[in-house]
Amino acid sequence: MGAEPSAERKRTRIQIRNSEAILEAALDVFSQAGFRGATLDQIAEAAGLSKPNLLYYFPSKEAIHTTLLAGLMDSWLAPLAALRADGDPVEELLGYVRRKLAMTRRYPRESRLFANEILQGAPHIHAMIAGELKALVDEKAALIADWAAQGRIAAVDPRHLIFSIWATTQHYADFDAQVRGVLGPAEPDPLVAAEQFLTHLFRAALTPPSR
Amino acid sequence: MGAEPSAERKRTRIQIRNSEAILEAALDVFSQAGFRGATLDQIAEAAGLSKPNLLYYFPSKEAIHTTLLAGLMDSWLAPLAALRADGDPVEELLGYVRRKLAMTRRYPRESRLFANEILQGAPHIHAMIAGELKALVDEKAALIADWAAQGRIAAVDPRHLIFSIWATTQHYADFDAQVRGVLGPAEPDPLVAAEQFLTHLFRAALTPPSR
DNA sequence: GTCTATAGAAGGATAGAC
DNA sequence: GTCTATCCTTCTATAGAC
Repeated sequence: MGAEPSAERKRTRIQIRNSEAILEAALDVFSQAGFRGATLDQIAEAAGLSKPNLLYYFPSKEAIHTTLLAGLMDSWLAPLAALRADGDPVEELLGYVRRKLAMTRRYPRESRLFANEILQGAPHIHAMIAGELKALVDEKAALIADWAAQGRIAAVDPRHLIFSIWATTQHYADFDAQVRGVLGPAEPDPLVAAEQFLTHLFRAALTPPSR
Repeated sequence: MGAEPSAERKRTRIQIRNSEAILEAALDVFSQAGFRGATLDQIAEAAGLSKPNLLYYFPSKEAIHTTLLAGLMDSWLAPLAALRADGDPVEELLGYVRRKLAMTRRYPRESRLFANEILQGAPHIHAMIAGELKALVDEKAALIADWAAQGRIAAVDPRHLIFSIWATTQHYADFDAQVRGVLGPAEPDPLVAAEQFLTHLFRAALTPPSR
């Protein structure tokens, strides 16, 4: 806790460029092999640097991993954070489903990085889950509960609704190998059919019975 | 490929006992740390054997892993295999959801073992996914498509329905760390509320519009 | 069948020249 | 800032006594 405002110090262009190349390469490798399965050799090769040079930019393998996770956190929470109280509740929640699915499509490596981490018991992000993430879920769950109490959506458990949205959307990134294997090589883009199905699934479950 | 009918040879009681202790310990360790993250030391300690003794029963770390996966395959597919053509289609599918959720409750380690494997690209079970699993899904998807064509369930994509059932039920085992962190320490058993929510979710999505 | 000891390889991290 | 060389630990697997 020195005088520096953060871990980000003044850096030259080349330092910024190399740091970003390392994080990009590390995302590739960590998301595919997990933390223990990834090696500095693989990351160094993917980044086009030597192994010692990697450790000139980051003090350790763990530091690279931690930097990655922390840097991705905000954008990972953005789709849920964007859930608004105004507008039609059912459409608002379906919009969340679509935003989350768009994340899966665009950032499958990030999804697998988090999946690996949580699957191993979330050793590096325990605090964030029980803190930042829980707070966000609590806030949005209260909003959803309000909607349900007003009869504007069906009576559902808000937290398990959120879990099911996470599970169904991230499935297409995290279990991609299984999805592709089961659908076969002919299938072009599973996410198109997935969006249609999930829209039906959650619209049917959320539409209140009275209308 | 010798004259032996399979890898299972004649074995004494103590051999059977030790083999099972190793597989039980390996399930613990592999499911928590993944293949690369697990070490023979951990497995040996959990099994109450020495490391060389482990390798007396199995030729390699990989052999333990492969034996585990292969041995669990049938029981893992059982809930879907039990989907029957007779009875009410909606209730039949809800029964599948409940059976799958019961697997999650009873066999969370098995769920995480498979999740780890698929997350890393399913290197050891590629063939099984594109073969046995795909065949089973194709068969049951055809049954579900028939139900939909007859208007006995809503018109849904059968394969993505199956994916969503896998995703939502296994989520409570694979992402247990996140579920517990978000719900907080007070929550006793997330799976009770989960079963209620998922029953509503899939009943609403599957019930045909006309009745 | 089970152990101690150890070989051999891989991986994270550091030293020090340039 | 980047490299070569290397240290040291960890890990899989084997050798060989009992």
